[in-house]
Amino acid sequence: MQSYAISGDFSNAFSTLNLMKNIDGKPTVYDCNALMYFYLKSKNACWQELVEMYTGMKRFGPPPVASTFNTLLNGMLLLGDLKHAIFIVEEMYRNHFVPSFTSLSKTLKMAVKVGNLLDGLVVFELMLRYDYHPIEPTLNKFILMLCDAGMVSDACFVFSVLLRKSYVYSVYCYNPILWALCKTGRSYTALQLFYLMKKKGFVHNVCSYTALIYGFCREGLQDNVFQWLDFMQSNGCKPNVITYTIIVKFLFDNGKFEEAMDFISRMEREGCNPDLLTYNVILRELCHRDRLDDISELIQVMDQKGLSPDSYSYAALCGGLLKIGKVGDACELLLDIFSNGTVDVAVYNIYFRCLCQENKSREALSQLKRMMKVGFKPNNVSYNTILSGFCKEKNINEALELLYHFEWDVNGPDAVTFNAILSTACRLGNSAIIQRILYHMRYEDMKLNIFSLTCLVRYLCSSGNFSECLKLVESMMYNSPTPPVVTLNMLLHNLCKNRLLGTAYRIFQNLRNTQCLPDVTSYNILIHASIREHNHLLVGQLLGEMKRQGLKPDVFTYGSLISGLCKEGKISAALQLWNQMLERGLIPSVVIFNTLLHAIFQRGKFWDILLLLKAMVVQGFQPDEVTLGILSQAVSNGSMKRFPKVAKVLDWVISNDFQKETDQKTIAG
DNA sequence: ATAGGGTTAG
Repeated sequence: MQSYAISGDFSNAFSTLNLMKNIDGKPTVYDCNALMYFYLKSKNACWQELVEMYTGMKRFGPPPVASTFNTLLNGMLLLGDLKHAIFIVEEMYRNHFVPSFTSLSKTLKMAVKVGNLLDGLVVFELMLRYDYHPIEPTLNKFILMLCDAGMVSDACFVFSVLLRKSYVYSVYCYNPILWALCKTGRSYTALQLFYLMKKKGFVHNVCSYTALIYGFCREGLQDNVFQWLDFMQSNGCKPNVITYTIIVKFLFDNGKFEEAMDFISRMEREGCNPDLLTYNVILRELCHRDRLDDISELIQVMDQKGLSPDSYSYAALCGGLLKIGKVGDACELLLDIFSNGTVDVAVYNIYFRCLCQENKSREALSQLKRMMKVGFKPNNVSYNTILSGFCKEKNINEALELLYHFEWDVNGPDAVTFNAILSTACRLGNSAIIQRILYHMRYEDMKLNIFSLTCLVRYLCSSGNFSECLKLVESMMYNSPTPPVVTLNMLLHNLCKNRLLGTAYRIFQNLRNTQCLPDVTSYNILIHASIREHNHLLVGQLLGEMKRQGLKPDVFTYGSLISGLCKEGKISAALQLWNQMLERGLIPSVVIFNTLLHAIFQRGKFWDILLLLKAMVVQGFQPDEVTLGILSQAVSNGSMKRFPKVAKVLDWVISNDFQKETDQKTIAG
C-alpha cells in the first residue's frame, strides 16, 4: 500500500488498504493515515482523493483522529490548496480537535502569499478561536495588503484585536493603516491612532509622521502641515526627501510657487537631496507655468546628478503641455519619446488624449488597435480616454458601442466610463441613453457618485423636471454621497431662473440639517434672485446669515446689490457700495462699472460720471466694448453739449488713448 | 519591512 501510495497511485493503494479488511481489526486509522501521508509525499497528490477518503472515514470508519487531521492539513498546505486547508481546520473545530499554531500560522502565511485576503481574514478568525496570533512578518504583510486593497476597516479590525491582546510589536504594523487613513481623507482618525500608539509607548518613525503630512496636504490643512513638520523635528524625527516632496507638491498645487522653490532650497541645505520623484513634481509645475527655459535647465541639472527621466517625467511634461493647451507641442514631444525607447501606458494615454483633443478620436482608436496587435496593454484610462473622445465629438452611439466592445480587464468598465457617457447623454438630452446607462449601472451594482449625480441634476434642471431633481438632491443631502456645493448651486440657480425662489430658499434652509455647507456662490444666487423679485427683506436676511457663517460678500454679491440699487435709481447708495468694495480690497469688475455708468447717464448725474471715470483711470481700469458703447452714445445723442469739458474727457476715453501715464494724470486732474 | 511623482468622468 505504501509503495503504491508513494508512487502516486491512489486507487491501487486504496484497494490494497481494503484488502486488509481480511485481517481482524484492520485497517486501523493509522493505516489510513499512512496511506494519505505517503500519497502526499508522491508530489502528484490530488485533493479530491484525500477529501473523499476523509469523508469515507467519517461515514464508515475508522474515525479520523488528531494525526489524520494534521496529516491532511499539512498535506493541503503542501499542495498549496488554501480552500481545503481551511476546510480541514473547520472540520477539526467541528470535531473538537485543536489545530497546531504552526499549521494555522502557515495557512495564514499562504493566504497572504497568494494575496487571498478574504480567506486570510477567515484564517485570522480561526486563529482567534484558539487564541493564536499571527507572527510579526505575516501580520505586517497582511495588514499592508488589506490596506493596499482598500480594505481599511478589515485592517483596523485585525489590528485592534491584536492591539488589545498586546500582540502588536512595531510601527511597521500600523504605518500602513496611518497611510491608508490619510490617503482616504481621514487624517483626523489617523491622528487619533497616532496618539493612541504614542500613549502605548511606540516610537513613531519618519514614515509615520510623513503619513500625517500627506493627509494634511491632501485635505488642504496648510497650518497643520507646517505645525506637524515642526512637531516631528522637535520629537527628534528628521523629515526626508519623501516628506519634503509631498510638501513641495502641495505648495505647487496650491499656487505657492515661490514657497515651494524655497522649500527645495531648504531641503538641499539640510543635506536632503531631491530625487527623481521630486524633480518630476517640479517638471510638471514648470510645464503648467509654460516655463520651458527652466525645464531644459532642470533637465541638465538632473543629468549632472545622474538622474535620467522616466515615464513619469515624460507624462509630467506631456501632460503639462496638454493641460496648457499646447497639444501640438505635446504630440511632437510624444512622438519623439516613442521613437527613442519604451514608456508605460500612462504616457500612451496622454497621446490618445492629445489625438482626442484634436477631434481625432477615430484615429486614437485605430492607433490603439494597431498597438494592441504588437503587445500594448491598454488600461481603463486608455479606453475611457478614447470613449470620452467620441463623447466629446457627440458620437454617443459609437461611444456606447465601445463600451460593449472594448476588451475591459477583469473589473470591467468603471464609474468614469459610465459617467462619461451619462454626462454626454445628459448634455444632449438623450433620455433613452440616460435610462440605458442607469439600468446598466444598477445591473453592475455601481452606485451613482457625485459626478453622475451632478450630470443628472443638470439634465433634470434643463428639462424643467424640478420635482424629480428635488427628489434626487434631497436624497443626496441626507444620504451619501453628500452633494458637492457646486451641484447644489446648480439646482438653486436653475430654480431661481425659473422663478422658484421660494423652493430654492426652502432647500437652502434645509441644508442646516445636513453635511453640505452653502458657500458664497449659494448666497449670491439667492441674493440675486431676491433683488430681482424686489424681496428686500430676504436680501437683508441672507446678508445677515452670510455674515454669521463667516462668509464675506465678494465681487458678485456687490455686483447684484449695486445693480439692484441702480435699477431703483438709488445712485448714491450704489456709489457708496462701490466705495465699500474698494475699501475692502475687492476689485470691481468692468460689468459693475458699466452698470453704474449706464445708470448715471440715464439719470443725468454728470458729476458722478466724472467721479467714476476718475476711479477708472486711477485704478488702471480697462473699459470694454460696453463701456465705450455707453460713452459713445452719450456723446452722440448730444446730451453732453452743455458740458463740453466732460464731453472732451469722454472723447479721450473713447479714443482709448489714456493708457499713458501722463494722460492718466491729466484726465484724473 | 512601511511612505512621495504622471494619464480618464461633473
